[in-house]
Amino acid sequence: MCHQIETMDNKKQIVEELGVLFERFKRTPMEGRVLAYLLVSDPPYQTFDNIREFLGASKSSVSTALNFFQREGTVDYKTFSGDRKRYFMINIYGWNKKLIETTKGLTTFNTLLEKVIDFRFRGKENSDEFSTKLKEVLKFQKYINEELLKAIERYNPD
Amino acid sequence: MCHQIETMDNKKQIVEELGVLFERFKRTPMEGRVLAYLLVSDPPYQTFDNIREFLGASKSSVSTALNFFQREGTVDYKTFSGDRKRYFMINIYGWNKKLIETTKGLTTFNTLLEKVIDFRFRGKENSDEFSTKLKEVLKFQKYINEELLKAIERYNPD
DNA sequence: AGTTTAGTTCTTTTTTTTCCGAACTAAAAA
DNA sequence: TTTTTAGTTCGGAAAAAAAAGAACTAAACT
Repeated sequence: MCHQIETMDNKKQIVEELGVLFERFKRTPMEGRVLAYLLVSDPPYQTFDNIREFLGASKSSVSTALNFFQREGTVDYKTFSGDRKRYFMINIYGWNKKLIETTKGLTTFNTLLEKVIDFRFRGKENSDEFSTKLKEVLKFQKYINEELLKAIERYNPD
Repeated sequence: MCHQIETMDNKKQIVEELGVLFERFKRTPMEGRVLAYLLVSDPPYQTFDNIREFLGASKSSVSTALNFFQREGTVDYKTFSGDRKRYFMINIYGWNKKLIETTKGLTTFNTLLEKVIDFRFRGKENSDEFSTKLKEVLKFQKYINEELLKAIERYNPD
């Protein structure tokens, strides 16, 4: 029982810690904690109420967070016959897909830079020093993007 | 004069647009706008007051944003003798450095995942299905990270 | 030395985000 | 059919983040 409590505290601690780390990825603290809990919980599928209780959060917050992840495709649930509860769990497949997308998503930045360069060339026709340098940055970013795509392809040829 | 105004409006529009895009990279709207302005302004170096006026913002906001970028190494200023104003401009070298760092910084995520996996293995010794899958995700991420480092090296061998 | 200018820093106000509670819905159980 | 359970939705309070304002500093100019 003492062991049980200690384990619980460990878990709370790591959930809190991971939660904070997840916030870096544009998520709310609550969402971070939910995901963290599903990552460390044993078994990896947990009921709505387990999650709520473990985190000491309100139903609405948990619901909102879970819906966010479900729409995003990173969390799923399964059911067991004769039990009306849903068992929420991380969808590894969806998660990995999301990661790959994010990795590829340097593209956002390239688009942005292209816009800037385009703009700088409208009006005057002779390229200034600064614009030239921006072009070099863009070239590098495009190269990295290319290599990344190739690397992903190489690992996971389908 | 009409042309002048139109150009100005175009610039305001693209600055606003770029500003929003920059927010995705964990910056405040104000910071986004300052950077955007320095990217499209001609010449690419501008005084504090130009920036303030163009953006219609307060001195403190502009100052805070500029200081943020300067500490980060992405914005610099130069001076001209006989003129006490500073001319702020994007430091392309620092900017590119920052980009490379960010690109390399998938590491944060790997660290996080490693922590999770470690935690799941403390306590029970037989690996469950979920933990095994997490390990695969980690392996993939590490591979990507490796390839990225190699690609950067290849492009920029120094 | 005294003034002006360029930018900073600290406090306050405004805006946005996050979270909770309470009322609600839909499906299952009784 | 009524009740219970599992989760959702909506409105508002609390907390956090962003921007503004105003008093301040340091260097440059007189």
